[in-house]
Amino acid sequence: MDNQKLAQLLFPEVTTTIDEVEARFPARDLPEGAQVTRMGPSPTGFIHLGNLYSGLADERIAHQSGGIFYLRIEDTDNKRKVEGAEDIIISVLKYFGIEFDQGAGIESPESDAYGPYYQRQRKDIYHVYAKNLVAQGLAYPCFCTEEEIAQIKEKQTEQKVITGYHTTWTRCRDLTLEQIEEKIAAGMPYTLRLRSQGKEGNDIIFRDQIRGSVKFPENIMDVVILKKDGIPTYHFAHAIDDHLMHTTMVIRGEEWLSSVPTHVELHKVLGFRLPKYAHTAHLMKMDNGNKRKLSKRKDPELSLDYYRQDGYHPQGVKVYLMTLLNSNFEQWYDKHPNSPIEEFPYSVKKMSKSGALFDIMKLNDICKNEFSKLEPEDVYEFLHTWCTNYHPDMVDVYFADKEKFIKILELTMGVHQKRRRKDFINAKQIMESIHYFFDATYHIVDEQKYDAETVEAVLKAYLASYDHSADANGWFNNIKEIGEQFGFTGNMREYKKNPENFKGNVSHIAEIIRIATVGQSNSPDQWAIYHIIGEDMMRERIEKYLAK
RNA sequence: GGCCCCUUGGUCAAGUGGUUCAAGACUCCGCCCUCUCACGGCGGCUACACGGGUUCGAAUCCCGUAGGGGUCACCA
Repeated sequence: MDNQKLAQLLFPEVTTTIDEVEARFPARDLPEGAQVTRMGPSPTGFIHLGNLYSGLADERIAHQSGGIFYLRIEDTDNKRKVEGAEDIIISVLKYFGIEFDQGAGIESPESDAYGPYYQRQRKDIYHVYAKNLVAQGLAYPCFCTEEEIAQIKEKQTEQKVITGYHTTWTRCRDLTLEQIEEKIAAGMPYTLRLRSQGKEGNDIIFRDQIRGSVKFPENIMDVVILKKDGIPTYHFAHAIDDHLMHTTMVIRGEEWLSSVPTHVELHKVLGFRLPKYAHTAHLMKMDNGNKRKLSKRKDPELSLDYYRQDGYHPQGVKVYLMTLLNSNFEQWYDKHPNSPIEEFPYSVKKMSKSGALFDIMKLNDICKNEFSKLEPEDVYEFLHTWCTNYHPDMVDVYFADKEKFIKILELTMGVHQKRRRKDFINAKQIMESIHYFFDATYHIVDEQKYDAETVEAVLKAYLASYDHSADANGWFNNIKEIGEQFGFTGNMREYKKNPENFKGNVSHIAEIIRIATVGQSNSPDQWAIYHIIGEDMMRERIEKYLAK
């Protein structure tokens, strides 16, 4: 077989040489040890927690080493294509504080140097290498139909041999030039397959950055490298792109681990140096007592939009992901609570090998801490933006009076206390928790624990004796006095010793009033609340409460 | 089913042969502080999957077993 002739037959339009292509993508001018990483999503526009998780790892490794982090759109499967997906990806990642240096949709002077960053636009590049492989007898056209492939698999399953298009099971591997010419002339579609040089029984040792050395059987599959439309498969595109774009470390999910042998052979056959690989563990979820990989379909919480919608602060999500990503991050962060994440010495070796269960409680806890570090002004801006995007109809209700809102935040965040309160999780929850500051959202949550008669008498006494000009102490003393009138003691120590001697204590009086004014049995300091909502609103709520 | 990965408390995890009869964080429970809540403080429950080795000594090394996960496409 004349391989040169076959190559010419298959790729008549390719006139560029490999040397010419290589010359277009010179080595990057980076300091010693700098890592080049990339994110290569398919353009479905759906970006999930797992993407952020590995994206964060990519970003840290690149930037910590003074390298480059770029975005490449892997659109070799046109069935998945969604318009404008790269904008979504870029904006979502940006929301979480992860920014690309170069790549698809990124404007930078050097950004185009290694492009195009859409694989479909690199078809001619892949064809140069494909032609070259054919010319060396390392690839061949395959005319098998899906049915034929299925038949082969069926027989292999029956005979209990390794399934797939390999060794003696191949049908098109040894076609003559004449046969190929004939089929092409007849208009038969074909894929291009690798002529695997692997031998059954041989092993390869592969060193993963996270998992250490892994032993695999050598690849023997004649994998498809170009689909019948001439677009490369992931494997082929990966080898060529990461070579030309000079990626130094490929960080990807562990579902790719088993295709490492294929990639090893592809790199070998193409004469490329293998990049470093880091296969990350999946984020898992508990489902019916079993751990399982978070799935796009079943788990809405996988979508990053989900967190944006609920108004999770990006910093909280990022910190949580970092604790999962690097086992020693949490302790470092404890010691340096106010240092930027970027200062943490990130290490690939510290990445977990086993899949972590996604823990919303832990996320929430971290978010509470993050919010407690912010200033009311920052929280105000954050909430305002969130509300504008997700609840535009509520913007006027909440943000008409900025001064009032800041006061609410100061109180609910406890900025004037010795220690901050920590009960803000996300924007949605914050807004719900401050409902009672606004008539439009105020509603009764808790029931009174005392009988209607007592409640009424206490509230009336409260209204009669309330003095808006009193300070916090004065207010509380008044509550105590009211309590004494009805047999509720102000002496907590006495009460604890002999609760049966009293109808209740002052905290019960406070609770009765609290429920009538804010609708629930817990809240920050009542006096402070009344000085935000004003005497009129407070009195009005009690009146209405009594009327019921 | 073949191949590969993983396995310390409910969860995330420290730990790489001996000051660990196993850190820390989250959750849960109790107590303290306290007008409620939150914060904070103190304390508690709960773990090296199992079985064999190697060794003076193993969570740490080896071999099996079990369980979980991934992958076996002209999808990435």
